[in-house]
Amino acid sequence: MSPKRAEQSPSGPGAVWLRERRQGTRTPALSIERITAAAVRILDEDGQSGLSMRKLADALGVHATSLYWHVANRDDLLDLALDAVFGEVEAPRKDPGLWQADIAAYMTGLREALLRHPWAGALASARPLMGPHALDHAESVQAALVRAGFSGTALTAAAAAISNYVIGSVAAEASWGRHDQSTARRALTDHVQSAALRYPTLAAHPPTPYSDWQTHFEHGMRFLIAGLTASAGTSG
Amino acid sequence: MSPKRAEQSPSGPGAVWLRERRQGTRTPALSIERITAAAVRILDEDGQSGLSMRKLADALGVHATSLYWHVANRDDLLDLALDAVFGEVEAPRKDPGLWQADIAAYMTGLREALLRHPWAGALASARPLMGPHALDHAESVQAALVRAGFSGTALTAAAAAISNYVIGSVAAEASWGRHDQSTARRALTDHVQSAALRYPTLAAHPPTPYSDWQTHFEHGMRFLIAGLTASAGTSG
DNA sequence: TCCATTCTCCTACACTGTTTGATTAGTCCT
DNA sequence: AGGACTAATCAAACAGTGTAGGAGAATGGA
Repeated sequence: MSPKRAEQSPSGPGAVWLRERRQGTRTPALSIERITAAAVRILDEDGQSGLSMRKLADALGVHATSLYWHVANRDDLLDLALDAVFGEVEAPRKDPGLWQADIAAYMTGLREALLRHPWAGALASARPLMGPHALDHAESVQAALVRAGFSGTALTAAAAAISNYVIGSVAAEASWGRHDQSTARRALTDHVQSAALRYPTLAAHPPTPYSDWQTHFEHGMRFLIAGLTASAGTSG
Repeated sequence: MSPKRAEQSPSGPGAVWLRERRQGTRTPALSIERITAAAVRILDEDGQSGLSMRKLADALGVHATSLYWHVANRDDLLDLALDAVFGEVEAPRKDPGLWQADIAAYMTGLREALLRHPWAGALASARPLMGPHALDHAESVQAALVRAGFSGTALTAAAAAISNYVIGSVAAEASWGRHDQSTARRALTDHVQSAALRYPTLAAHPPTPYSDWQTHFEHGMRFLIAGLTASAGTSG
């Protein structure tokens, strides 16, 4: 890795999508779309650390350095791939219903899309979300919240809470799922049981099977939406 | 003579803390504590990608491969450093008060500790939390929730929601904070404004300054706790 | 003393992201 | 038609990465 590279900093004046797209007359072998699609495929198969410029270039029948014409660096690649996942979420209908239902539908839809790509949760936690699809999400969520009566700081806070909860949950679920369940987790629960003095509550109330992530997610989602409902309209 | 200690190499099944600690008679130059402390220091200074085995070894006055006696790989290092950050959170008092207040205090305390180390949020999202300090947290949170009347699935879900919300928020805040505010973010808001047709709500309700993360966090926290309060005791 | 064990060091490998400059291939202007 | 221009790809090289395998030194017990 090159020395002194600022951590995760886009090299241009902004994110990938805000930079002018390089295109000319010649029909190119590469395009941002093809690159993004291939990156997603590799990420799905080999995970975040399995995506290298050379491997990606190979998959595209091209040499590694050619990618740098379309993309500033590896981080750009990750941004593009992540926003592509956001693009998988079905757009909320323009004909909106009860705002609580819309929010809930959005949250479960986003969760499912992110879970389809196990690398996406950690990435969404680690990088700011400013791709076009992510902005579409923000737009529709805020629209629903405005309908609910939110405004000002409470509006921003509510939108952030929704997004953060979903992404945090998915990241946690994916990170646990990446680990071997039969060994690591068993070792952990055994440890908790044998240290019941230190963890009395954990030992007395063993967590319901972690495999039931969806139930937990929906539970927490209901907690959050209930809280939002209680303070809708009373904001400033 | 080939050493037959291959079976007790630190790359056993499970997380670092569950593996037997290698220690002998000789007073070692290295220890997990020293390694962890140095790792945290480097992470604080140079971020996650700035922590390399060689740099860490240098900081400890030792050669890179020596680290592998105490630690299986780089991921172990990150796990240790992350749990050290969790250890910075002041333990909730044993003499508990209103459970809502205890939960709120825990959440803000955890947030502050994680924010002190900008790399921690992304890491906590990406890796399962099973270090001793993380377990201490889980224990005290669940204890408060049990007092509140939660049990079974709702208990697990509530604990997960709390943790996921805090970690998700901190990760988002840290990821935005890592980026240059005066260029990238301005480019983004300009983009939203110029595309007001596509983002009518975002353009009409521009987010309150992102710099006010704490207010947003506390807002969302109140949403969540309100929701928890509403369904406390009504669980199965 | 000898041995066994714990720990540190040395060498080496395959691989990484990225920079610099050369080389192609197509379009536009004359 | 022939240059000029430029977009796009390629080639070579650099500095650095995580980590495996084994050699060597330091210590304690027998």
